Amino acid sequence: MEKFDHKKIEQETQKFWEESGIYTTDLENTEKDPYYLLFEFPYPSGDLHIGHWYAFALTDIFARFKRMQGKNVLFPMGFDSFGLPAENAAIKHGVNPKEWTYANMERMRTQVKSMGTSVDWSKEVVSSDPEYYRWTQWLFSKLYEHKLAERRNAPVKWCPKDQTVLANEQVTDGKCERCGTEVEEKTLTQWFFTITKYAKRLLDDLDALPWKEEIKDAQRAWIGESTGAKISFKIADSEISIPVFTTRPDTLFGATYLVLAPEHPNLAELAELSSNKKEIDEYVSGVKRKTERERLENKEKTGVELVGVSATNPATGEMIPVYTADYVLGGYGTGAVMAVPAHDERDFAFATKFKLPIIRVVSSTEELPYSGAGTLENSGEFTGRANEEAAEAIVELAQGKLTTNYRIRDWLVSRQRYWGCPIPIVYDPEGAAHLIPSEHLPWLLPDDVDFNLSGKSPLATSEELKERVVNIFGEGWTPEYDTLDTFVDSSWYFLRYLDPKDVHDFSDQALMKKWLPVDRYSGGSEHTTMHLLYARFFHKALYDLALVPTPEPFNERMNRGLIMGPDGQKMSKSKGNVVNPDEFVQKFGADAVRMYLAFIGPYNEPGNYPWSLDGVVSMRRFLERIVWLTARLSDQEPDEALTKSLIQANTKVKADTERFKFNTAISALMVLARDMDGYEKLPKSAYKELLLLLAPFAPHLAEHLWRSIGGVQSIHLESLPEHEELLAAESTVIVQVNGKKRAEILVLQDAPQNVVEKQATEIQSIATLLHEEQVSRIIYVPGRILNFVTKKS
RNA sequence: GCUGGGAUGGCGAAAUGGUAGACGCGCCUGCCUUAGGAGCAGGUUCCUUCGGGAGUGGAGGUUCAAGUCCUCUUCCCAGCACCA
Repeated sequence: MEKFDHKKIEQETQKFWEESGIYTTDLENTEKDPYYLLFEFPYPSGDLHIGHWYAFALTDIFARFKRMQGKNVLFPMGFDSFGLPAENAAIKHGVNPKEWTYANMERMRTQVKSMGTSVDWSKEVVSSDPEYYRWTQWLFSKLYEHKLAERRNAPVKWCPKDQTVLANEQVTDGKCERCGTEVEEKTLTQWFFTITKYAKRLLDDLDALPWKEEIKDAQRAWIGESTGAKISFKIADSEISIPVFTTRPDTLFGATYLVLAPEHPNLAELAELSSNKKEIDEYVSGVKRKTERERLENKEKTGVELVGVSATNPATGEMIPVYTADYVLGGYGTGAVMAVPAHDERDFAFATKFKLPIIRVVSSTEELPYSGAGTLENSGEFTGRANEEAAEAIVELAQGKLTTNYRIRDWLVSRQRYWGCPIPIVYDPEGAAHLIPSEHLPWLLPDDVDFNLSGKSPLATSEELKERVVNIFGEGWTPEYDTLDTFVDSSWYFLRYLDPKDVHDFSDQALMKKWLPVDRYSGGSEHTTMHLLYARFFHKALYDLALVPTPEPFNERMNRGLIMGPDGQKMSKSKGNVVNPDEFVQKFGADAVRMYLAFIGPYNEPGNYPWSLDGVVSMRRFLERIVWLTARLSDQEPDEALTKSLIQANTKVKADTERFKFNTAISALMVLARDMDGYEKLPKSAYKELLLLLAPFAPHLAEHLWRSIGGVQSIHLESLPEHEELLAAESTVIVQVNGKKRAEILVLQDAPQNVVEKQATEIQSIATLLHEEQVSRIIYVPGRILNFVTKKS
């Protein structure tokens, strides 16, 4: 009997695959259907942990499956290789970020190959290569030319630990998504992509995407559409008018004061008109000192009146006081609200504390604040009308405008860090921004920088960069020192896979037409409101510029679960529970590790799975059993029972794999192997079918066994076995009495009901049960269930 | 608070409205010996007077038949959250 020497088998098969180049995809192939399978390209952190296996090796199962179904599969990978860890390693250990990153990638390539993945490495892209980021810069230029990238002063989130600004999406619970530090708010001049211009389309186009509702809902919530009106409040004795956004214009008659966010652009100007400017300034700077979390945690409303400043309620014509308070957010709507304390919880709390008038305008028996519907009162000519119905007319009276507002903020893309794509912008002596002409791209990241955090961009320490700008553009011109958010790099990498070496264009139009959108995209659920949203925006922008052929980048999306540490906690270096797969791969083989990961649960229903060694052992046992079967191969034809087993396994493995339910597909393989175990002389043709079905899951062993029993070409170039659906001659029918199982009988497939009934009533236990009862009804589901109902219903 | 998604053995889980717990782990009993984190056979939801009975978070309902559909409820997870 053959010994299962997994190390030898892995070595030999991996060498065979590499030499024969069977995983290189011919993108121009016209004979087979193209199938683009994508997984999120990893950050080269240096340690390939079990989570990477879960991400890459399991997607690889599907790539192999689709290939054996006759598809021309594109299954590429690359590296999202710009990013903070490289730079932090530089600061901490004094290594060069570039060297650190590229060494990690080299190590990871070897490790990824050791999983037995069928990645086409000829399509690899590396986002920190100048050949790649040249096109990131070029695409930035296109967005800039079309006013989708712009520089402006705005309140932004700042991470004091990473010493950089962050996009809204990269802040969770007031903390930096990357390092967990509480973020601060600053008002700075930064680069933004105007994703808000696409809010509506990003929202509407979700409907047609074949994604799970939970993913779509999370994006919908993030984009956050609300309909209402924009109404302006004139400030007395000035030219200033303050627009507010409200979802309840019907309550305008109850607006008893106006509130501006502390970040409001007109606040300083209005403070000049007030008699308490100093108090206002103190309040505003006090708010700025707080972290976002501190601002939220303080439930008690705070604020300051702009004494001597008042605004006109456009409905009543009455003068109302003006406040600034941090419960109004600078970044949402217009940064100012009309406060209707009778019908809004927050305004009510504020008005109660500051003893401001509360006027009920929507009648109800409920206590204030009341936010429901009702008949208007205290609302002039509108009194007596239903609030919802009168809303539009009130907007008209106030000379306002019906509008839709979105919660999503523009995507802040500048970062005050070194290891990223340089923004292709220079400033003239007057400080105006200019694009760097494309002949100067790639605009290289300088090498002579000081990485140490000072709150300023490290690029500002580069003499070479300054000289470069002066040499090209002239005296007085200065560089942009910020780099791009790495989510910009990852917003288009899947386009580059199609044409990774093109020096004339970012990708190839004909190939994009053929291959887009990506058929199935597998990744982590943490990217639902980050990468997945950014990439959709970016793609839509490029679509509008006629640079890509489809309005959406991805068709199906699968969010996978998480492999936890053996202690059930999320793996992290600080907890010391990170599992390194190498030890298990050494001991049990790559195939066993892959299969165990595939077996623990459905891949497309994100769950958290604690890592367990015992599971890998079980897969090893299963594979051993398959090896042992080779000792019993014969040239016989499969009998009826074995044919039935083959058909059942075939159907189930195909259907389950298609839906990413690898766990049940593997269980079907186990059942088939067990059935085969019962044969002293096992038909070789049947065993070959088992190997073909096993090949996507255990690629090394299946390849080895296939060739050892006479397979000529790689098993991975073979097709999955096909079977005519065989109609079984007999089937098992469950006999129930009043819905409870009492017996089972074997009947001919097309036996008429009366024959089945007769057969059932001849069973002693059934006869006894029915003896004392009156059968009122008999339900027969052919080939499945026979139910005697005795009680009257 | 709002919006989604869940709850099935000791554990991971499986079940087009039709045999609940497939498959696997762990555990139990026995065997084997090269004493191995890798072998073999059998058992393993609970209760039981061994006839059966109960059972998919809880309470109702629809149905010949409910883990699955409906109503209410409890708890867990995720996303959003001072968003006007």
